[in-house]
Amino acid sequence: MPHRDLNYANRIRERGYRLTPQRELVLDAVCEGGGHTTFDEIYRRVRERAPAVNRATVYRALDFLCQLHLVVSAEIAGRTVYEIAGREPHHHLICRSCGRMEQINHAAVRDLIEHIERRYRFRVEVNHLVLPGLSHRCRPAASPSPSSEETTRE
Amino acid sequence: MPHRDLNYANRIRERGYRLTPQRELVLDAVCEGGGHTTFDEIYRRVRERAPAVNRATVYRALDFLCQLHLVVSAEIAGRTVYEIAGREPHHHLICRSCGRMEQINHAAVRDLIEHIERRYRFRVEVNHLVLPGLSHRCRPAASPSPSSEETTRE
DNA sequence: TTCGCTATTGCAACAAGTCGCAACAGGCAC
DNA sequence: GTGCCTGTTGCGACTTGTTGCAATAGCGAA
Repeated sequence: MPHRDLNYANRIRERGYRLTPQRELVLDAVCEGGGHTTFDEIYRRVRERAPAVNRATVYRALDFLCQLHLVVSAEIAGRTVYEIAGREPHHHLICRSCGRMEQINHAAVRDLIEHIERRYRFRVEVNHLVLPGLSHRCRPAASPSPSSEETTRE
Repeated sequence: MPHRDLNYANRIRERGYRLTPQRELVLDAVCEGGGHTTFDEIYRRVRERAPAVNRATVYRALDFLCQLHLVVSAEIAGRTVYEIAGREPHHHLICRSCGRMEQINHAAVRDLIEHIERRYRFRVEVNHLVLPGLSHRCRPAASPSPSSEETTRE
């Protein structure tokens, strides 16, 4: 349970918020997911241990944990996924044809971010960028020309 | 009506799809929006002219037009917005504090995309990237340190 | 340990978006 | 112009996510 290291209880309490069993359960569930955990998965895990916990509560707990940066979220293929924060920011490439996901490290994106920060005086806050496209495996099959719509939906 | 130039009728028919009044209305509505048009706005415009058109139909038409790259969509502040395709790809910075949106041109992002394409052999397909963060105006006010959660939600 | 303030929860209603299916209609063949 | 095939629509039900509010329960103070 890597989040035990995060000293999350103090991080919650020292801001005047409350540590509740529901929030702990949600944090545990996100953690057990090991990364890119969907709401359904989190909700299922929470309900296994506490069937009375409400859907809205889980949504609110996730929101809350994201605000405290204990959890980070990302949009992948139109669905929000969650994972425990604290790692180096990382990003993903998602192939719209085969759906395969490849992780890219932050260094690749850092240049862009630094460029934008200098040029536009805007601090970019992305720790989980998701870029859609076509992997090299799918490129010959899934229409290399720009008129390549009918394949899988992105 | 810039989309009249797009020869959209042929682009639809030559793929074996059908040109319907509903699809034309949706295309018109997106076009009149002039960029970053929300579903509500599009639906409203369509209904003004054809009150019988169903919500689901508008969703499906937008989906369809996006697949054909006649329309592009983007996620802005959790809402999907639409605009007529065909312009130079452009991107946005959105301030999580004041909500202000700044357009950045494609050149700023091109380096990143080219780097990723070379290194990961992955063709990135983004024509509308949205990067959240903090504008320079809001930086002093909205907590420069990393422990800056309680401000506006992103 | 008990009390009280108020953050948090559960509930139910709502809003937004999706899906299956029967009916309809675009457009090709004749 | 007519008929047919099948892509598309409208409808209603469903799923997913959000919100307001009364009841509950953390947790600091005494």
